[in-house]
Amino acid sequence: MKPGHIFPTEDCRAVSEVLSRVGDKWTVLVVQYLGSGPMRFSELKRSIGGISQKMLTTTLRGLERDGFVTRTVFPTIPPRVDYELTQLGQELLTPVRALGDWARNNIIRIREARERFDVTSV
Amino acid sequence: MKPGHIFPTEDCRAVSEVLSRVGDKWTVLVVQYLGSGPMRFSELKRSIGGISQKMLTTTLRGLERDGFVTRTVFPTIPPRVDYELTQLGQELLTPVRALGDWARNNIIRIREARERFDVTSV
DNA sequence: CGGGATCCTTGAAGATACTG
DNA sequence: CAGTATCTTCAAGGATCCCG
Repeated sequence: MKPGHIFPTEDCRAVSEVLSRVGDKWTVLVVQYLGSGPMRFSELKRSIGGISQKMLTTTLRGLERDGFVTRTVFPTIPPRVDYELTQLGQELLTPVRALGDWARNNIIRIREARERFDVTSV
Repeated sequence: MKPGHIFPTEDCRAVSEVLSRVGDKWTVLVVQYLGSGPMRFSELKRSIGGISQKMLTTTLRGLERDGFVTRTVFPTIPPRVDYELTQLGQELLTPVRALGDWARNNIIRIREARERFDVTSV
């Protein structure tokens, strides 16, 4: 891969597509929670905390569409729906966790840089 | 790290902070381009293509604030400004590239899943 | 050339209410 | 319980003009 010509437009779109899913507000959180096993809707909602049911639904639909999670409906009363990572979803977890680890390890440096910047530019 | 209790709220915020920067529309692209060496404003703009100067400015300011790039002004006429990755920026490149590689390697599986989903749910 | 300032459009996200 | 439907808000992003 020669410098100055990273990835033209084909791979570029691919990265953008994945990134626009991964980069949204809740996806990573949901994937991380599902990383430890299947969970039902309300369980996810309670675990995540600040999320509205609409956003959780939307996020899960997106993940399902992209093949990252499966949705299993139990036709009981009251209804019950389980969400579980697919193989693809599990594999996604690897680079996502790498980024998450990096974030945790470097957040202090970022915050310091931010403080410096904000002070200087006043 | 015990399952069901991934990362409470402290690390969670850290990840969110980094992710909200990494996850925005242009940041990753800019970082990737700067990965092959310093570039000036107009050079970045031309390379990236679809970006407006406002968004490039905004993105670069954000990256500068977080300590990922440095901004060097040459007081010439016409003015010239170079942007370059800092050490922190270079380190960020590692997990970002991992995610980018994963995206390129799996985009087909995602697109297939998407087609299946869209067909089925009609 | 490298922006700053402004206006405008859109879509993401939240709140609320209702349903099988 | 697990959604769907609707309305509203708000900020990201784009277009345009101007300036040192």
